Amino acid sequence: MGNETLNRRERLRAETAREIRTIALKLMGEGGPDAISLRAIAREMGMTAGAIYGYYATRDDLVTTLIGEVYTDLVDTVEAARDARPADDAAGRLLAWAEALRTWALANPQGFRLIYGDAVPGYRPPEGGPGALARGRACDGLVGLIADAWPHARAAHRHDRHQWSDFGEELGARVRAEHPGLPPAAIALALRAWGRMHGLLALELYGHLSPVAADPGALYRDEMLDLAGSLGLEPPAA
Amino acid sequence: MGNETLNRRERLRAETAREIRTIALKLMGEGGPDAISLRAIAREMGMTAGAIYGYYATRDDLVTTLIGEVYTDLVDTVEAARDARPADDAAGRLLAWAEALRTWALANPQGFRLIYGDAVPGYRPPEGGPGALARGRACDGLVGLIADAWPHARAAHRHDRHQWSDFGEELGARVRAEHPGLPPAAIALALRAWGRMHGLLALELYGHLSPVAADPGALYRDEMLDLAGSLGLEPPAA
DNA sequence: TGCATTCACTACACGCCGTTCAGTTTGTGT
DNA sequence: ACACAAACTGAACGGCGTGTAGTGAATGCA
Repeated sequence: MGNETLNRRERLRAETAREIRTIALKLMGEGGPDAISLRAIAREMGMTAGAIYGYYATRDDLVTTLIGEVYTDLVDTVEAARDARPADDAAGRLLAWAEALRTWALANPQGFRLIYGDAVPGYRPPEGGPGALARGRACDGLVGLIADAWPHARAAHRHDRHQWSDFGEELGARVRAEHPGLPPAAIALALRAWGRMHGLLALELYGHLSPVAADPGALYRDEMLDLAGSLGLEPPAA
Repeated sequence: MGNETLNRRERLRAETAREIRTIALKLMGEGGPDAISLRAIAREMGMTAGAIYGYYATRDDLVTTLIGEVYTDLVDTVEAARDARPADDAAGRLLAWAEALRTWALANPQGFRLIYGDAVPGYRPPEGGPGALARGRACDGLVGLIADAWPHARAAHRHDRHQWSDFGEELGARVRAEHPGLPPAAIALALRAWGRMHGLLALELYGHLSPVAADPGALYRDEMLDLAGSLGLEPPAA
């Protein structure tokens, strides 16, 4: 029973921590990453700002945790969209991933800013933690998409010049395990594909595209079709 | 003489305004956009924070002005790099622009964040102002690069499906004046090229690439060569 | 059951921030 | 010399992150 009551305290504690995160995400959704203030969260919870320090050592710690959660949600979403396409439809899987990424970003612009902008001034994605994990999954997913296209793409891209040491150790290890025979050049291609998705999206979400382009979505779609084409993937009829 | 003394006051005023901007840029270079605080600027100038309100109505106003200045500096730089190449070397001019963009961004990471991140929470590039002007020049430059490549690129890109109304009115007008005969599809291509430059750069500067790529510069260079190739431009011997 | 400990939380303080405003200084124009 | 306008100060307001001392209740042990 002592165990049970101890669990009870721990349960309450975990619940409070979750409430903090939930309210923080709500505030972020309403006012952007800067609206995540300990005082505002505490106000919303009927608490004092200092009380939060019992759950997170610092505001940045809280934000780091949130980044991990939001990033994980994003990756879950794009992976699900990819997996809704048959495994042999490499083009469809790539385009689904890309389209889901944009859809998610437009639905959660503040989340996108939280992940890819600097929520914390001078913030750098820490080595470990859930953020790094989600980024790893994102990279894995992109490499997977490229791996599926590699039979078609390998001819068009020279795969000398790249070595495993050019890339993150963990990522390289995972890729070698998951895709035996895939050369390191495929990782380079995957990261470049990431850049192509990220570029137009970041420009759009930060308001740099709206003054010059009426339909950023069409631009993005064109770009992704071009990307698929450059990978040797001919999109199916749809 | 009345005129001269009046000029003198105005000169002092302009000088103070410039000092404010200079110190603000210095602080930004040291501590990022968030380090631009009126109090810190005033402290550095031996003034009171309130005094700055005689020069800029609000902190955001000051930051907006700075964005314009920094953006203009960036565009000056990339234009100069482009124009250092002969007019008939379309590939070289494109690559020089892209390389200068990255070099500038790495030398002024905080400036890049100021322009393309959100310095002001929820900040949106205003319609008028020097920021819009610099962005216009950037777009013009990109369209110019595409225009030079258009004879080689037009075959590979379908140029139906895009209309002038898909793009900003001012941009469209300028393009039609500057490049008669160029179809609106070229603007789409230019904006997509912008995205390809911006994507890898933003990922790198916000620290998302460093955990997975040892040499983001090589990645960027590959990407730009691929871009040039997709435009039908074969880079010269170099 | 009684008591000591632990935990969550409050209250307050410190120093930072943007912004406003009444008052003071300073330099100009007549 | 005087009046005036501009430049600037100093203090204040509210908000922020962050510590710290204290309080009260729940917990674990005798």
